[in-house]
Amino acid sequence: MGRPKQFDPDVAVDRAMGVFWRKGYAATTPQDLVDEIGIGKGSLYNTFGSKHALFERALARYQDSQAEWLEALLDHPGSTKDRLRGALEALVELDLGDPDRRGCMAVNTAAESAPSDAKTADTVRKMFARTESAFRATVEEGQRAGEIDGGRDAAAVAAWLLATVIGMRVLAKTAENPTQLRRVVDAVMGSL
Amino acid sequence: MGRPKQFDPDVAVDRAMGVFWRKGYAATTPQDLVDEIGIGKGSLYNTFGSKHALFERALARYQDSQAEWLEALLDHPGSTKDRLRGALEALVELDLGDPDRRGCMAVNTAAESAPSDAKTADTVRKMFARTESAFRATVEEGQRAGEIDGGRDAAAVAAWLLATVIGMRVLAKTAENPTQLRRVVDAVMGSL
DNA sequence: CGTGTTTTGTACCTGTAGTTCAAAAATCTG
DNA sequence: CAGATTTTTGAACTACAGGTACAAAACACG
Repeated sequence: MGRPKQFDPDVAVDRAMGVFWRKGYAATTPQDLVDEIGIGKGSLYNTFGSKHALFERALARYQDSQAEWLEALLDHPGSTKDRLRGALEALVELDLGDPDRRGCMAVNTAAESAPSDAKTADTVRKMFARTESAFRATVEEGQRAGEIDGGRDAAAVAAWLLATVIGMRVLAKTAENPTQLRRVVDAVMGSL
Repeated sequence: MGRPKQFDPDVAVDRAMGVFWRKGYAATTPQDLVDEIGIGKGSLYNTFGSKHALFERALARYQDSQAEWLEALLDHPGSTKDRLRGALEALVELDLGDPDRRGCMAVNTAAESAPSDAKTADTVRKMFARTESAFRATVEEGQRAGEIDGGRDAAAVAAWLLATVIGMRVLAKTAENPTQLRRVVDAVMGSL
């Protein structure tokens, strides 16, 4: 079957994800990628075809890991409000704890590439929709449990939570201390 | 005093702002800029020094125009809630009406450049702070008028409104129809 | 007008982005 | 082990990014 690959493409995608996440798409060079992955340029193009194709795989990988992470948080035991608060607080800690301040790769990609890259925009839209669904399920659960006002439109609340989370993750990229973000969490929970 | 400039630098900054806004910093080339501005490279570098310096001027110009726009909206006559709703709705219309889906330049810049460019991050941070102040003033006014629960922390509500607006402007870059964003506005107003 | 100053357009330069390719190297098949 | 097949290495290539150098052009001033 010919010479076997000397590296694991999945690991390569993972490392590429890290670079794209930190630097953004346009600012990432093939040299950055091969340096980080530890393979030659030939291998990179032989395996992935192009910078853009590798980016798409990296973005898909991000989608899987992050969505599952958030959904797991929302699936914790406890009241729905506690779970929502826990998820928001975990996000804050995650973003502020990152020395590179990468924020959310989906958000970064939406800002940078969505207007000029329809396929990528579609991927990001799906990621947002998935997060929104997770919020909506939690909100509806809270309504059934009587924790959240049943008169509110769960779809609207979910969309609003999504927007809030996206905004927080942008703010995390410039925030100098945690107070601003903690305030947002408090205000959100106070509004539910 | 030598030969006078054949173009207005302020107009040039304005056009440069449009390019950076649409394409982002890294994806914008000097050629893009001279094409859009309609001057030669010599003039561009003679006047502005570097791509990055021009970007900073463009970003500063954006700050002025957008902040004033929003502050004017919030200064309209009417109840505070009406003004807040009006401002949010105007933002939605603005973003969805833009065929290029540029979103907010400050948000885009935060996502793309903040982690790698401290000076730019600082500019964006100031822009966010200014918007947050405008929201805070409006919220406090609403509390004095009895329209908004006086027991709530105005600073927290303002931070939360800021995060929500930022999130909406990101969502606008991928949204296919207005319903998602209109829902966010409804949910926000329903939570005040 | 002649001189000095600033702008302008063009040409040019260096480095790198993004990709391709030839040849060597590693494995499988028989 | 010979040959087929595939991967790796890393040099090579084209185009352009980002910026500089410079001479000609346009103006102000005496």
